[in-house]
Amino acid sequence: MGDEGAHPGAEGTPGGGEQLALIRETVRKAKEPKAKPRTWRGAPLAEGLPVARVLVDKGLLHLDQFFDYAVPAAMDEEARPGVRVRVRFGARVVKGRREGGTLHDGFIVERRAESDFRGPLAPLAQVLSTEVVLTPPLLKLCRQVADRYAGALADVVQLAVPPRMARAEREESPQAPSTGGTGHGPPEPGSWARYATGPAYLQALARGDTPRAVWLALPGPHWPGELAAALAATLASGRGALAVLPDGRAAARVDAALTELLGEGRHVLLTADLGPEERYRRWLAVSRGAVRVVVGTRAAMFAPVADLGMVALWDDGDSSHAEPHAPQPHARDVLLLRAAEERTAFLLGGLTSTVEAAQLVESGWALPLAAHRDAVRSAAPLIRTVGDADQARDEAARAARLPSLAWTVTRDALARGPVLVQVPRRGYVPKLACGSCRAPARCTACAGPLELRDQGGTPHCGWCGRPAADWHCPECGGFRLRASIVGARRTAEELGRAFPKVPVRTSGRDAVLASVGAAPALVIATPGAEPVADGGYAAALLLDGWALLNRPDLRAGEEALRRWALAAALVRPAGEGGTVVVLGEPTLRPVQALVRWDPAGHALRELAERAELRFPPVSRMASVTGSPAAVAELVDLVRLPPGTDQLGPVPLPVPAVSATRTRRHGTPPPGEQWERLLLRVPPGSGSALAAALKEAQIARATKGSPAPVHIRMDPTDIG
DNA sequence: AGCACGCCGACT
DNA sequence: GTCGGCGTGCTC
Repeated sequence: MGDEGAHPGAEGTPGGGEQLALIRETVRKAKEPKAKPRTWRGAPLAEGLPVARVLVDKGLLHLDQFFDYAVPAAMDEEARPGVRVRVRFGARVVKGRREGGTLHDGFIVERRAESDFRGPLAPLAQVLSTEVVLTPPLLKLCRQVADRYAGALADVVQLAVPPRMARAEREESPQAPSTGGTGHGPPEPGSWARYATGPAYLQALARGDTPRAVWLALPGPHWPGELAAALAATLASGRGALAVLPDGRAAARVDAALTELLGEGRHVLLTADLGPEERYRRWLAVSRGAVRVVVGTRAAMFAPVADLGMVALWDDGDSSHAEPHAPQPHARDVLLLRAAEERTAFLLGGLTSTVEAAQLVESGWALPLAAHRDAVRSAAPLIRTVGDADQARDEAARAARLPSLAWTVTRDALARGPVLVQVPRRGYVPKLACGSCRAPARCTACAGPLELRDQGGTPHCGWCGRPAADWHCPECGGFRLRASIVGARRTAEELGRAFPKVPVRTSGRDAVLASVGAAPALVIATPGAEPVADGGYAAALLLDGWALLNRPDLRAGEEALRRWALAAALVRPAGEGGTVVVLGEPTLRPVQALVRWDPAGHALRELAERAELRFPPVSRMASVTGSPAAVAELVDLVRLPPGTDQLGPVPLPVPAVSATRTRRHGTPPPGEQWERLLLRVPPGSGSALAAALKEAQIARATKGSPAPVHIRMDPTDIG
């Protein structure tokens, strides 16, 4: 039957047009008991439910709807809801005959007795596979995500259902060993006993309850085992469980811990580095219900776990939890939707807390799952700070740029084990500031940040590329520049020279080390790429302090604390001599929170501030970007919910013409001036805002407005 | 998005 | 009289 769609010549069958016209009628008569056998071009149509409602896999926003197709009798059996099909779409009817139209992939979402489309139905071209992949609950989840983000259903389905791999589909999925037998009861509390309500949380999971918690994990190596224990406890209750982690390394650690608890074959690891075929094989094992526990990275957030009992997310502040593809759903939101819709337990864990996590606790939706204060003291390293005043007094620092405290701590620690040095990302002194007042040095033409590419060279603008040879500070008149970020390479060089007998190892963007041994070594790493040290680091230097804090970002403080805590958590506890030196003003809120190891308090204060300023997540926001005319047109069309604030529009920075990197979604083409408008609604009106924006976007597209407008819910990069 | 139908200017 | 401009509207 596959040939049929491939040969338009077949349309010329005598009487074809007439019979085509019959389809509508026959379909309408589907329920009549004595209807003649329905046909399409002489071939019979399916008897019982001759209509298939299809999600066509092209995410054009204004086509965010289902289309009905006639089901040929030969496909009746296979054309079940949830299978992949191929349909002809976009054809035109000329003199009763269907012409043109291209083949598209899609999914059957429903079989029906009749269609409400007043017109002849085209037949399904092909059932691609009998595998049911878009199940009703998965479809419902995708619909909710699409609505929440003012996006198209087909876009979300593309994120949720991996591409088909025929070979993996042909194989049977090995059934996970059933519970019992080898004595897998509810797991022991183990290190969960360090948390006030830890054992109770685990028991609640094991007996089938749905507890919801925000878990502030203690620094140290135990969190993967604790997360695994929560998954195992849920499985012990006879339910499935899902954990989403920010990267493959973290997922692998939980995977290993889970294998230790459950043995082989009872859970799957779903990460991108498996390759498409193996990933699809494992996804199928989940979709078919053969395996019910999933540990994975971002895309696993949609994993169709049967009888889901718990969803868990680790380190929701990590930016990789935000899906980069339209409509850019965040794993935290997707899992929150699942927890509500599928009535599951919820566990949001991390070393620190985002404001969103704090809000879940503040609203009473989730309970805090925190350690006893003395457990925190015995797990955390000693934190010492080096502020500007210290550095100014410090003669050695001026010469070597490494403060003497950092130098002595490093020297002492290297006698006992490895030392971690956390340096800012990217190259060699990338950004510059005024040498006397420290105001960021900006380009006089476009206000972009000045950068130094080679040692001793002329600074250039990072946006427009213009050289700034005779720069002087507009704030204080100073004319000397200083590096505001010290690059990894330079720091590594200096430390290597300071401790010539110690091996220097680096871990960064292009070469990430998973772990290092217990022997003394200097480990230079960028944030997020810190290797785990066998037995813990003896010390850590956090050198990127004010580089992180100076960013004009709502989350700068939260993010700085998060990165510091990630590194500090790899250091031995204070009782074993573990010491962390952070370069940052001790009066700053995130620095204080690190010193006291009080991430919950930090998040609560940030949340209070956001509420006061009516910033997200207390209010919900959307950004609308595009050419001034396009933004204005959308604003004209949109019916905003009551209480909406319009902020802006403001002109967007023009991207560097020299930028050879691929242009990101939602950024203007080179040389075009775009605007961004922010829309802010009071708490509770977020979904109304999303719906209104989607409606306006559809109206615009239907009008055929060519200039694109990008809509983004909960934008993160709004400075 | 494609793609075809539709109603107004310069050519054989 | 015809070829063709891309404005408008539809796609099961």
